[in-house]
Amino acid sequence: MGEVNEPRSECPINAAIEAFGDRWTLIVLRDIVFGDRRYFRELQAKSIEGIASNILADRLKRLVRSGLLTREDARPGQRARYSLTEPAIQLVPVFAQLGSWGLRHRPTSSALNARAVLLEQGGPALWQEFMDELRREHLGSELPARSPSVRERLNAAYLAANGSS
Amino acid sequence: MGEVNEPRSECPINAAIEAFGDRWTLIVLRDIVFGDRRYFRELQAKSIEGIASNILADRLKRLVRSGLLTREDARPGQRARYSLTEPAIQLVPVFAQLGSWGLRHRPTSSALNARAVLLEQGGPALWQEFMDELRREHLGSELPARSPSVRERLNAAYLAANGSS
DNA sequence: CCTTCCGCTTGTGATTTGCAACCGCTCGTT
DNA sequence: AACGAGCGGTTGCAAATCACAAGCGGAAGG
Repeated sequence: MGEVNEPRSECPINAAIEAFGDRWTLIVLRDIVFGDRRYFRELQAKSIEGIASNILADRLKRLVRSGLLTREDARPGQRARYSLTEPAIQLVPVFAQLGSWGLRHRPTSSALNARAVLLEQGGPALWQEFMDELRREHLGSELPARSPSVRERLNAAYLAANGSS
Repeated sequence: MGEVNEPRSECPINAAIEAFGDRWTLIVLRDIVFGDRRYFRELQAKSIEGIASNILADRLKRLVRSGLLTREDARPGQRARYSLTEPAIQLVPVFAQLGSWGLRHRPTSSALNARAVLLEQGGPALWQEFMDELRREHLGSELPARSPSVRERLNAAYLAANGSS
């Protein structure tokens, strides 16, 4: 529970691994970023990998403590909403590279691939646009919104691939 | 030991996490890619994070089984050399993004940062050059070599940052 | 009051980790 | 032939972590 562990090394790659290098943390963040899930039950019930509630609770706590998420508090029994912080939003390029790699080197479903393909084709420009979108939704930034949103486009790609299969 | 586990989902990001999403696998690959270590004892003794020999043995086995490394066999008692495969070489952009993120959002040492900074500044062009270099060293590809090598430059940046601190 | 939904917590056993010691093999030296 | 150093690991054990299922107290609606 209480791990104020000093890092194993001061290498930036190791720092990233210590922040989200386990089997669940990035999955949770992925669902918030791409799946637009912001509530506990939503994250648990819609999880395609089937995360257990205690693991989810633990990861959310750690992510809040490590500054990757904020929890907009609600009294017990109320819906508590989680929001991405700027460091978490800046994981978009990491997700894009992970998706590209998985796409190319592992067997994956064509429907779920569609998003990774689009994110790869869009390149850094699309990533930036998506990050601005996330800043608007999660940080309440006042940047002008574009239409259609990147997430709408990513979901459209997924649905198109899903429908045609 | 015997995990022929089917994947939790067919999502490309999840596939990447299942391949190297734990606290040690990427560390081992990082030391092979950037530290030019190719032998068991070398990987264990020079590890700044201090990996244990049983964990290292397990990860090397898994990486060979999953097609990210090859082991050039030697008779027992002989040095066995590990080489990167093409999928592992294509992790360079992933490492670059992880390094950039860790650099920006976690406390890290300026000396170890130097490599991540250079890799970031060089961008995709430098990543490609580095990947070609790795193909030459690990796959025996016949591409012409450039001088100085990317690794030499990365190490020079590290030493410069280390000397000045 | 009763049901439903909310974010979790609490067991329980199985798996994985970290640590240290040890092993069988080969090679170069004496 | 004997030795020591170096090679890639294995083994045993305790501690931490994980996965699965069930349950819990508060709040809101009927």
